[in-house]
Amino acid sequence: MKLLVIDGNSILNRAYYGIKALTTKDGQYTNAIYGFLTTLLKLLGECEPDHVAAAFDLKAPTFRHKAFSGYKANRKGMPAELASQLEPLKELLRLLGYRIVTCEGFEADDILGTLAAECTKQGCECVIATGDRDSLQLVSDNVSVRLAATKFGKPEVTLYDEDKIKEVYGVSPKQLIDIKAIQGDSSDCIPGVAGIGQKGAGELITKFGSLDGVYENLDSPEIKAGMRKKLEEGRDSAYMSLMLGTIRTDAPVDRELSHYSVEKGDRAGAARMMARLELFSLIKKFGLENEAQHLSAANEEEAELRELTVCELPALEELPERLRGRTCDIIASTDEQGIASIELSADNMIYTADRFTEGFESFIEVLLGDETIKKRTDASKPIFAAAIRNGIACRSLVFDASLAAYLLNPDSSAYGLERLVQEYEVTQYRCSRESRLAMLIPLCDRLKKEIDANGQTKLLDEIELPLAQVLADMENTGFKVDKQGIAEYGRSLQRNIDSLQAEIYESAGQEFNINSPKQLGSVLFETLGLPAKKKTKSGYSTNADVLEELRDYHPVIDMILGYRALTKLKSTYCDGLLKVIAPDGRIHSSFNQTETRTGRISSTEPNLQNIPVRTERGRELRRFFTAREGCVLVDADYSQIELRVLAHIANDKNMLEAFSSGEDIHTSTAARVFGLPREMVTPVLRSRAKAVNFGIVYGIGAFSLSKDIGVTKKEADSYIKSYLALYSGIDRYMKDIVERAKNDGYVTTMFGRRRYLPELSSSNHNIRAFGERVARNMPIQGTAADIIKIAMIKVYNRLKKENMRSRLILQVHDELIVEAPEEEAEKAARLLSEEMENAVSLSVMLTADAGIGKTWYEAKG
DNA sequence: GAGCTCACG
DNA sequence: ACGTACGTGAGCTCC
Repeated sequence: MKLLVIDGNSILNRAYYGIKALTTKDGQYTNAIYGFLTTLLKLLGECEPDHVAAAFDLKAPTFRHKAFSGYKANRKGMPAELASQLEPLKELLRLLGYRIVTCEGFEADDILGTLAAECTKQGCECVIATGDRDSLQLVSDNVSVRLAATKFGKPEVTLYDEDKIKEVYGVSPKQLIDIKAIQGDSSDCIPGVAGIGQKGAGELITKFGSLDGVYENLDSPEIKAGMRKKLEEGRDSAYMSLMLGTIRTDAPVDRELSHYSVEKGDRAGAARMMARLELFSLIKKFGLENEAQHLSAANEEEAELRELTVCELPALEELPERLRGRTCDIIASTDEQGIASIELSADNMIYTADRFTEGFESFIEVLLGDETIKKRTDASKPIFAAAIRNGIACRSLVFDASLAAYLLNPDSSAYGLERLVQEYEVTQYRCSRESRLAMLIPLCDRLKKEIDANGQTKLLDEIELPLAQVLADMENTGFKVDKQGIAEYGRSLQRNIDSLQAEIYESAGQEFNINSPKQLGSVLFETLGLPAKKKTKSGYSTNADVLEELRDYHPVIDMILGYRALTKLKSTYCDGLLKVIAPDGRIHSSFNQTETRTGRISSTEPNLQNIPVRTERGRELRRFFTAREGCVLVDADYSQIELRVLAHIANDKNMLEAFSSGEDIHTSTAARVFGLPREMVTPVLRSRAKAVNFGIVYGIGAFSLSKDIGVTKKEADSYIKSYLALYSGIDRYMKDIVERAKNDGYVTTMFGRRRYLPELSSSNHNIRAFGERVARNMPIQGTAADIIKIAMIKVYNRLKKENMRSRLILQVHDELIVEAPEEEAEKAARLLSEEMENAVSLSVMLTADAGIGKTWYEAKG
């Protein structure tokens, strides 16, 4: 038999510090639990024990209570974020079938020692898992230690047996105690002998074998006078340290080893608990998927009432009658052709059909197109998109579980059905056949309730759901590009890159991979000896800020900056875009609606929201984004939407006034902050004021502002102070919003979008400060996102209502692009800026200027 | 797969 | 004392 004894507190502690913060949506910290369990899995895999004991200290001192005096008194207490994970972890371990061992008056260490000793007595193998080297003294021929650490989120385990200890420390396990008795250990409050450290202690024990051996040989010529004096004076301390450093083997714990055999546990309970902790990947890792499937089958009675009956598809002519005026749930699979198959449920009955079913097209046309048939589903965008490809307008799609779940908590990384069912602990319907509808129906019921309770009904019904259709249409339509133009531009870049590369090798005096920050760092800072400024985790930082400061030191720096700019354009934009041009000559990006924590949409494969614009060379790329034959592009962007939103939300008199006067906001900010008449504001002053305006929106710190605009921190600080004195409404808002966020646990936009901020209750200053910046920024960025979403829906509906052939094809956060037939262009431009400006009514005007052009380059400004 | 770098608002 | 602005996505290197 083989017993694994886990030093619970120690492993938990390593896990906590080895994994970045991780919380559930309601703020329960879970990073240490996650790290502990992945470490446990690794240990189980390596050791395959049949018996397991998880030892914990009985009283974990939290950092709020000053640690008790005496032994281990100055060991750092647990931060609250860690302490709160202790009990859930123990509960989870019990559910998984492992025995928890604690002992009044003894530490986890002593439990390890006691159980290891018992194993020795009974001739069993014992593996001790800990993060703490103290336990190495317990190693013997039947006891090994697995030293566990969590590095960058990954568990690491190192085996220490007698040979390994000899190899690393040059002594036997028991002698480690003797060394420590002399050396001491400040973190454990073991004094040792004053003035003798690791080296001295090691030599003494190697020579004389033990602490007793040292003191028996005090007169030995091998001990120098100074050392002898220290040892004489420290004798009592050394022997006390020996006692303190010896792990006890007499803790009164259950020594009947068979009682630690691994039990089956409550697997469903464990799965439920992992789901509640939102540790979904662990459910898989522990092989609990099956248990997770029937999560709440516990509630048998209710389950019986919820049973789905599989039915034949009703004849087409019956369908409208059966479904009109009702709500049904649908799950569809889609492809390039449109809807491939559909599963639908109404009145607890299931119907399925696919495109090979007779009358399928008419069937979906009625189902999706009939306004009186309300539909709920798990993901609406693909259905909207496929319906459009089938030539159908999908109407009355009234609920989308993924969008609802995103609004309830935008922090999650996935909104698939299975995951949501686990997260919300929804009881699935019973069904004789495997069907996702069994999950979808109760999940929609549940999410709908929460949305209503959160006051997010309008946000879902009037913004996110209609937007899904707009995005689907934009994806289908795509953006025409000039493939040959991009290719030729790429070839020209490549020629420049090749010659720059040669010049760089020449100038640096060697060939190396310029794309490798590691190699580049070594060339710049070692071979060429340039002054290294910043460091990253893995070496020298070589980012543009750093290189910029090195420009004057060496001609190669400029070349590298140029090389970086060109290769970025070539690989990300030329090569990247060429790869994703569809057969229709257009790029169909995906617009993701459940990705960002602020409510913005994101764009992928390719990302069309970061096409270069800031430098002329990059902006050239936009000449290849064009309109189809006979069409032009109409582009409009909001002017200063975030600052206007801020002026409105904070109700700041001065900023509202500045906007209503129509002045340039950065110039007027500069004039007021620097106390100058408007004419005296220089470009430099205006750009500083602009940086302050941006900084305010981001939650600002004097340090970063000073770095950004190149003034001293003190100056930056005084800018911020005068800014906030001038815009006192903003000052008040910034203070109030953080206060409110702390009370509520979340912040909201004007339209009820939420973001939870568990960071605000962190005991870590940096994490808390981050939470505060987010609290200040999210309502601004998020409200601006809400507004442009509303504008998009209005533009889409207006174009449709006016029977125009113009199509919305792209959104870039504060910018919309429409592809319009030439004859509609003027009208589309008016319509676009009108709908954008009137999307919502604030106490400050919104302005959006439209431009028209054959290419994106020409249409924008 | 993580880290670095850099493109955008 | 310590680190340092909000929100994204993609390509590259290196382990």
